[in-house]
Amino acid sequence: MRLSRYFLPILKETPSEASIASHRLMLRAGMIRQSSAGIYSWLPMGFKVLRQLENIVHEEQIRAGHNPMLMPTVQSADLWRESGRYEDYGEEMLRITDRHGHDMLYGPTNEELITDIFRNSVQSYKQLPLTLYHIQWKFRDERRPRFGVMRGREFFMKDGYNFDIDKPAAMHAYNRHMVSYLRTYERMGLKAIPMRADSGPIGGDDTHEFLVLADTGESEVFYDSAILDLNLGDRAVDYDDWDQCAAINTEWTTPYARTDETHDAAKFAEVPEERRCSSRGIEVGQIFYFGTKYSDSMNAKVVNGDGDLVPVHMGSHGIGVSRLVGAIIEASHDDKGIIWPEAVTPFKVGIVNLRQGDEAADGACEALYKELTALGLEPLYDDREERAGAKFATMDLIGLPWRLTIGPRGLKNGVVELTSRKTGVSEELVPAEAVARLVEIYAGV
RNA sequence: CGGGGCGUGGCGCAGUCUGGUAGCGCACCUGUUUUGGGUACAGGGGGUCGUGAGUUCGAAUCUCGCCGCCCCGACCA
Repeated sequence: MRLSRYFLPILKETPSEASIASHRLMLRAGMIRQSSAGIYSWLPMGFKVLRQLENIVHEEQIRAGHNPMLMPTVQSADLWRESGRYEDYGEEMLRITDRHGHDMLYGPTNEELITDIFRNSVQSYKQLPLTLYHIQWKFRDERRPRFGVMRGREFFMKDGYNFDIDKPAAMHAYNRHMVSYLRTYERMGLKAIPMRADSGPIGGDDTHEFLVLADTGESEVFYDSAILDLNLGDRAVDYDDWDQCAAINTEWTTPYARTDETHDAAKFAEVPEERRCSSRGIEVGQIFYFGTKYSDSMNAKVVNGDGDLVPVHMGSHGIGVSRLVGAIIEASHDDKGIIWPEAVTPFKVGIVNLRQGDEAADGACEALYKELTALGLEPLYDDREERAGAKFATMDLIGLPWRLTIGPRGLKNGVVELTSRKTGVSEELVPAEAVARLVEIYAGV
């Protein structure tokens, strides 16, 4: 993409409404614009990141054997009356009346809808296990939206639901989600720690939240630093292997890690003192097992092997995709701007032409732009008639992990400069070497 | 929802107390200049001052209502 043709309305000054880093930087980098309180438009670069996160979530869900689908944003109140949550959910639910006077709502979650779909189409244990999910916009009418996309009213979220014949099978679904979520966050370049949590309004027994450590997190968290060393890496996972999934679940849930809601000071004291950590965390996902709560109230039953009609065991699982954009920035930025992890960056490399209009510089930039594009390395070429300083400041702000700097001075010696946004370290390379380095860097992403 | 604050060109703000018909910086346009970390100079375009009513010869400014947004708290993915 050529910056001269890209809609990237960057702001030199900080808009007064933004108080935390991710919100400030998303506005300044031209990723989002506020539409009303807690509701945002996603401009091209923000949208690109959002889509990439969505893709990673899809890939990992499908890898775990789950079924993608899409449910509507607007739901009928009738289903919610059936589960009893129409009254329970309270003011956070945006209620709408259609022209016929029917009570509708903008969905904050989809347990009722999915259970209705399930019960109408599944009658036998032979159709289980089943996990359905979708990635869709949700709405919760927060009393006080804040922190940009981290706590908006409208948000983009993956939510999934598993249906199993009994508790052991449902617990395997739980473990499977634990593993697939760990993988998902790892791929995004994030360290997300599963922590024992409260079940909140969704209800249920077993639940873990996934938290990204960041100073601006909304929750206080306590953990054994040993958990930071755990890594899924590229180990082979068989999602149908109950024992393996259970073992990984145990591996990650054994070290102490809890939010302030479930914190147990006595248990925490058993952790060796030098490994006892507390900080702030941003919740980016949660998994639940809630048994037959919805299948009982909504009559979602199947026939088991003995011919008995039994309620299915369910769980639900969520990843806050739009919130993740903010969380990643909170976890990865400096005073100049964003620092994107390679896996989620909107463009893989920025090309800075230091002397627009100079024949040698223009030619070298064009050639590299075309070559990188052909290799799928998605460059963003700053071809504006701007001074070097302005181009550097823009690149630093939008946070592309690598920058190719090209100007007459270097070209005289046949070199261009490749700079890491994260470390600031530059190396001078001939263009072909620079391309080879980028290919190598992105090969593993 | 309790407490506090703010709405003035795209953005950041001054002007409001003490009414006289709108200003600064950035951004934008034109020209010259400059060119490896947000160049400099000159010229230029753009605002019914959130909204409605009232007071007044005259309202960004005073009064009342309404709307919107932000911050702290309680709450929440």
